[in-house]
Amino acid sequence: MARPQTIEEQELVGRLSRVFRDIGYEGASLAMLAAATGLKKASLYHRFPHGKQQMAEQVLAAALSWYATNILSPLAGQGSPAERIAMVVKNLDAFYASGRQACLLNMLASPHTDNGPFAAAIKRAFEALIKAFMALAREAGHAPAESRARAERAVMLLHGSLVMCRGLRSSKPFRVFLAALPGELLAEPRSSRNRKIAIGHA
Amino acid sequence: MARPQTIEEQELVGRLSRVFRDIGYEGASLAMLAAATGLKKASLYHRFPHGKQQMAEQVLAAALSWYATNILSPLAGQGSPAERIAMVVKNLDAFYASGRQACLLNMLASPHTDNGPFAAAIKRAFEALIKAFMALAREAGHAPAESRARAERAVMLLHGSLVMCRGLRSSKPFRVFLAALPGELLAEPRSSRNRKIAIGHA
DNA sequence: GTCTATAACAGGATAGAC
DNA sequence: GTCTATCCTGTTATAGAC
Repeated sequence: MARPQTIEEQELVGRLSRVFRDIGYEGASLAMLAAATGLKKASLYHRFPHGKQQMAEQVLAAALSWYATNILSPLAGQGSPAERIAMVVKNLDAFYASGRQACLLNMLASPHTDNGPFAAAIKRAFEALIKAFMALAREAGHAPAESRARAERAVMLLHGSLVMCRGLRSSKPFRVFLAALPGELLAEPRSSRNRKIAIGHA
Repeated sequence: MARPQTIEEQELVGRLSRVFRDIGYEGASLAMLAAATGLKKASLYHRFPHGKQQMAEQVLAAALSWYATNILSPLAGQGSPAERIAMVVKNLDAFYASGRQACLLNMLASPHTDNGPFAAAIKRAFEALIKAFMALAREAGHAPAESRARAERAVMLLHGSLVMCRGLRSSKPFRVFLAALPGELLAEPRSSRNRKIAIGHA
């Protein structure tokens, strides 16, 4: 083409994602989004004719796509449950930048609280992750109800750890979560799980 | 006085709290805050000369005060650990309206991400809750490191469950959390904890 | 495709009457 | 203490040159 895009779609959406994840949908102004991408406001509108909402929608779609490829797919893929969860831990660590990046599902949940433009996609994303975790727990030999409970718990810990990371301005909670995740989903109920710190104390 | 306040301080802050918890600091406009309280914008400025930020600060202060009285104090109070945690579960259920109300620590964490006007208070609040949970676990006989791990985990589950409640538009995750909390802090590591659903399956 | 410039509007905040 | 009316800034969004 005559005038090539000065920034690739992927990189563009990635930069936008960063802003939304840092300060949320409402907090992100076009001025910030423009600064973060290096494009002027009018250029952003050229790429996203429906404005900020469309930007957030595409950011969310890209994140969900990445999640499907790098989290959900490995969970359902080849190898032993332990191998798969190890891969997923690695990818979660990358996705959330070791706890320094918040989750879009949390940062985009506020707009209008109910029935906002992202509510349906967010709900589906939670359900998909729970389902994938549950399937893994099932494979590891847990009963259906137990597997679902473990999956929901794992998702709670994931999001809770990210909230704590922001509140405490530390990445420790997320690292603790990642270390605990395999045990949460796979370990036998009566084992000590992954409380390795406490071994020898109890 | 000649002209009595048309709305009491407590009720006023409560209404404001509702808005901030529903749509976050950035998302809450003065128009909404005025509508929610029944006061006009100028009247809000009479009560809160420093505007929206002061409103959020007082809302946060009131919440922290309530928390100190109804959560932290009972955790350190009289009675057996089991009795205390039961009281705390009851009060958490009230505070978060059974999962329908989000946590201010999450909804106010975004502004400027780092070193925002609420960052310090939020950090202290997280630390105080962890500390109080940890003390209870200690009393229940757990070693220091184990107690701290359990406390952090409980806080993760709390906030994660609230995020999930918003995302799934269901109060179930929070109810699951409340049911699990006593076991998280008190139960023996090798027990089945509070996975009551799975009893008999494993 | 990207830019400068600007329109149209909403948000936070004040002044001053009652 | 509360109100109506207004100000000013920042925000979303568009027009049109290059």
